[in-house]
Amino acid sequence: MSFNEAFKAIADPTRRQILTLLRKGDLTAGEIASHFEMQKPSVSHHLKILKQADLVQDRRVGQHIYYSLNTTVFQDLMSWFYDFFDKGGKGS
Amino acid sequence: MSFNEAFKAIADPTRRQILTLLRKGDLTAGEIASHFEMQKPSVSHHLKILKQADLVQDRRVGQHIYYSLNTTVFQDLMSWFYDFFDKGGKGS
DNA sequence: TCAATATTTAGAAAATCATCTAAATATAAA
DNA sequence: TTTATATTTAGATGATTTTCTAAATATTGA
Repeated sequence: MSFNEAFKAIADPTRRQILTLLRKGDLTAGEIASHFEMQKPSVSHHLKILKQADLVQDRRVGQHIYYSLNTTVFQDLMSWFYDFFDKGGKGS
Repeated sequence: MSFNEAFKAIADPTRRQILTLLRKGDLTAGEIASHFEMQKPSVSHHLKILKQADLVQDRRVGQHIYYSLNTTVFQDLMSWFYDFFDKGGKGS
């Protein structure tokens, strides 16, 4: 169930860019929003979708909310791709 | 441009299932459609999106049109994921 | 407590998407 | 050439998605 959510989450270019930004280190919602033309509530919406897909985690530090990557789901998605090069298939 | 198209293409569960079916070997549009509840034109639509994303190829053999995987784009998508584990790498 | 800052939630509008039925196209077989 | 089969295209409809503005919530510091 979260597998499909994750695939949908990474289908959006803005959300992929957010994930890419977070590779360099954790960022607050405001710092993330500052990289985009769109309004903050729109970015907040994208962050919510990434969070629901378990691709990011958030933690509050005072007024700020920091976002960080959660790479465990990336592993799951990657193994789906792997199977296309493993000719023997899942069951062999 | 095709990179984003490919990510959008795999975001749909029906299309991922089509790709999974094609791992075992090439199939005609009709054979693919027979695996789903939805009508043939709907499956044809999904095949078109997979084709536009370069994830599959098609060739006509008489009345039938055979679909097959094109794994080169899978490689591109996979390397996007790889970069999340390679801290020094490049993003999108 | 009050004002400022950071962020999210609510609700709406426009765009995109998945699916359907009906019709069109392409090939094969009679 | 006519009929049957395989598949796609066209157009419509309902659902989902992206984005916006306005309002709400949470926290800090005066």
